[in-house]
Amino acid sequence: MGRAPCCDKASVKKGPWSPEEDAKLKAYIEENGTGGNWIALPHKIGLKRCGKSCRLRWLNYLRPNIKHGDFTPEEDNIICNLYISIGSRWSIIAAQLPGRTDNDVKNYWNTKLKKRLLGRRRDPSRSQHLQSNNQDQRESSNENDNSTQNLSASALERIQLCIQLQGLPLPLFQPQANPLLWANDAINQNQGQNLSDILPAEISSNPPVNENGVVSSLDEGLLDGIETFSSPSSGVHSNVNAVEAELRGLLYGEEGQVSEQSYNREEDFGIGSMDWWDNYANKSPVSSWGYPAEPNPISPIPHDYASLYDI
DNA sequence: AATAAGGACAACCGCTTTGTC
DNA sequence: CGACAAAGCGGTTGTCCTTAT
Repeated sequence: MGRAPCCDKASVKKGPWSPEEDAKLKAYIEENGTGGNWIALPHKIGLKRCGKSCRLRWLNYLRPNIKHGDFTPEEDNIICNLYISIGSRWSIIAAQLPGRTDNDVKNYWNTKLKKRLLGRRRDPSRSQHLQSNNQDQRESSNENDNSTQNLSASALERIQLCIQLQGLPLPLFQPQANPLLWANDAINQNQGQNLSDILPAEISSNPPVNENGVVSSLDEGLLDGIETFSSPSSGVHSNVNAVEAELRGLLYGEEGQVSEQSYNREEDFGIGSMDWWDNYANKSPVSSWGYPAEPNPISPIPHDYASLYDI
């Protein structure tokens, strides 16, 4: 027994939309709205299309204020930062880019950005040097090797990206650098397991576990931990700006222009920088989780982060 | 000029989530 | 509270266009 089809596949047209079909759909929705029922809509206007297909065509192409064409460097940066942080949540990423659709962002990532980032290779000697300067973090990363076996493909891709970005061990994905996101991933993929088995000691010392020691959801203890690890004095914070610089280098061919010193420096790269990270670090994630009512339109901060992570 | 290969984008598919009764 | 329908979402596929040979 499979799932019932949403429409009669035999009687609906598939493939590219004609200008006439576009015009029909656009005219109807502009005048009447969707009526809250996409399935019924094609019948109302005499389109031999599946309701889902109509919805997609409207959302991705016909809807007003849709931006087509080249992505700006700022948009590139937002997409990369968010992808590394939250993975392939395209709708969330697209929500931070006015006029862009999730499909657009997804296609752009898969066809261009990912290749630009992963297709470039770093100087191995430099990576080695950087890693030797971060012995402790590398060891910490090795301790997490087993846990990566359970990660999703997109998570693994993120790890690969982080490795690609610099020799530092997973700066953005590492729990110290982004414990909330790490913990959320780990919890999602290990429901019912003991926290100490899936999270590093730093995080599990502030465990989001219930009285039985079972992972439930992020709680205040973990958030306190996040606040601690996110603070500029933790030393991890300064590396984030270095990652940002590296990202820019990979994206726009400035590879090698980032000095090694910058890995331990606080820098401001202006628009598209990790300002959003400062928001996490300088505001308490617990007490200041709410974001401004009118956020910066290019801010990469998901406005509904709190609901996203069920905290 | 012909054609194969690769890239870019649109559209589809099916699973998950959400809303309604 | 459970069942069902609709919408949302992300992965995948199909098609068209461009570039290389």
